[in-house]
Amino acid sequence: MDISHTEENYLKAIFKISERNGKPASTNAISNEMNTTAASVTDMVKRLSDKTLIHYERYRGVTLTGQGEQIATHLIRKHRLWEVFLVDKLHFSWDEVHEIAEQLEHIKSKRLVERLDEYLGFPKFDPHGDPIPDADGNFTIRKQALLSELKTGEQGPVVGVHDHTTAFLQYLDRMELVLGTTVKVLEYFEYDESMRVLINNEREQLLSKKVCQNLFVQKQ
Amino acid sequence: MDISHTEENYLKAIFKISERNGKPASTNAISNEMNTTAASVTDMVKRLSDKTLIHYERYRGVTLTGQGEQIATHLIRKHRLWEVFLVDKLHFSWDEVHEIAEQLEHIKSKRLVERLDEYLGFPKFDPHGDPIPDADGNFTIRKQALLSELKTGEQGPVVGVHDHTTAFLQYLDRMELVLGTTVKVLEYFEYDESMRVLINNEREQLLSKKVCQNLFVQKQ
DNA sequence: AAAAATTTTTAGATTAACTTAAAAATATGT
DNA sequence: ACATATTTTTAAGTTAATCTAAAAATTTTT
Ligand SMILES: [Mn+2]
Ligand SMILES: [Mn+2]
Ligand SMILES: [Mn+2]
Ligand SMILES: [Mn+2]
Repeated sequence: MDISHTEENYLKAIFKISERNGKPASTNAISNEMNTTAASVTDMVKRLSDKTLIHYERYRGVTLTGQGEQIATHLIRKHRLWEVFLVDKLHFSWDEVHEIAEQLEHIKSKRLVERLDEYLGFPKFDPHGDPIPDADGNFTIRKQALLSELKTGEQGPVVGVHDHTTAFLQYLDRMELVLGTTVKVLEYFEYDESMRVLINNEREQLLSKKVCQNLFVQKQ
Repeated sequence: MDISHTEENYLKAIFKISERNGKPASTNAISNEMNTTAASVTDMVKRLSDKTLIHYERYRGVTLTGQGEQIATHLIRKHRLWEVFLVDKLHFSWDEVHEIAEQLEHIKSKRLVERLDEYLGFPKFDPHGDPIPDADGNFTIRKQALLSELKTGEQGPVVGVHDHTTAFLQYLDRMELVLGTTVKVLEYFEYDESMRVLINNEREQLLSKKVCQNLFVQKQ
């Protein structure tokens, strides 16, 4: 049984939605994620169900079967490994790689992924700090919190972003707030929920509520 | 105007056929190259003609327009660069890369190809000795001849293969007749058109007609 | 518990890419 | 030149993936 480019994208969308919400993916949530109509989703969802890649009950949303989840996590694995390749080897910046990886993740070759993984030194996280699942689909779990959740005096290295938009990534580059930078909360302003932080024990910086709510910092 | 994966493959097929025969590609030649029916080709050829990617006249075959040729050579450029990547960086052998490159050649990103080219050190030939066109579609031309065309006493380095099948490539690996190996014709047997050759000025080897007709050697 | 709002499904169409079978055009052999 | 063979095109139909509009089911509000 072979699976199309489009079917793969649906499975990945369903995985992401379920992961975010912890419940079955609704038709509307999928149509929104895929930029299609609800009718198209119903159509596709029936086909994926026939292929036993998802569990589907009318009006009840969908969840992935073991097989479906395996395909979804493998896609995410490929996507993130290719992003590492693009940044580490071809020197793209972290805001340029997602679109290209969206294409590369569909390349089918058992051996290519494993060779690429080895070539990259078996990375555990992608350029945005997102975990790269292993060949069995297991994600490395890391203790992390949004910067906005830290209390005054707490600190930790930046390990990821919640917002993956080009605008945010470029903003972080401008502020020199790349992954690995240490951030310590010096002061919290209740008025606008902004923070004054110490970066790399060197310089102080004022960060807006929006920025603080989109930066992951390692805990402990 | 965007162009599908399938349309790209048709353009590449037409380019290859025209290159081989020096005349317009016939419907049957295309259907053969693409593993489809003649009817499918006629269908597609009309669409490509509407997009001004080919010149087409009923019963007269097709040729590429400038635009069509540009797409075809760019595809070949990408295919061959990815093959170099797979062999040089991921250590695949030359008989394993074609299928993967068939997929990778369709990845669309202006910058990716140029970064890859640079990363690989601007190679002029792929792992099978085929020339890699530059960004403008120009191929490096090399003086070469089939081993079968050499006369007794003549010699040169192996620079390419005519037959690209896995079977032939693996046979050459077994014989240690990789690209760069020097071959000198010691004796020609009219009986079965085989040759006795000297490899790397070290060892003698008997090569069949079929092998000699599929190995390119640099001339002069 | 009805009414209203929202979500989801069904129905009917479209487009790309393909197929088979038959018709038309071109090429070949005597 | 004409019959035969081959190639190419047309006609008609299929499948995947999409759409819009309308109907049905579910959820929320009053
Ligand atoms: Mn990404
Ligand atoms: Mn990422
Ligand atoms: Mn190839
Ligand atoms: Mn090649």
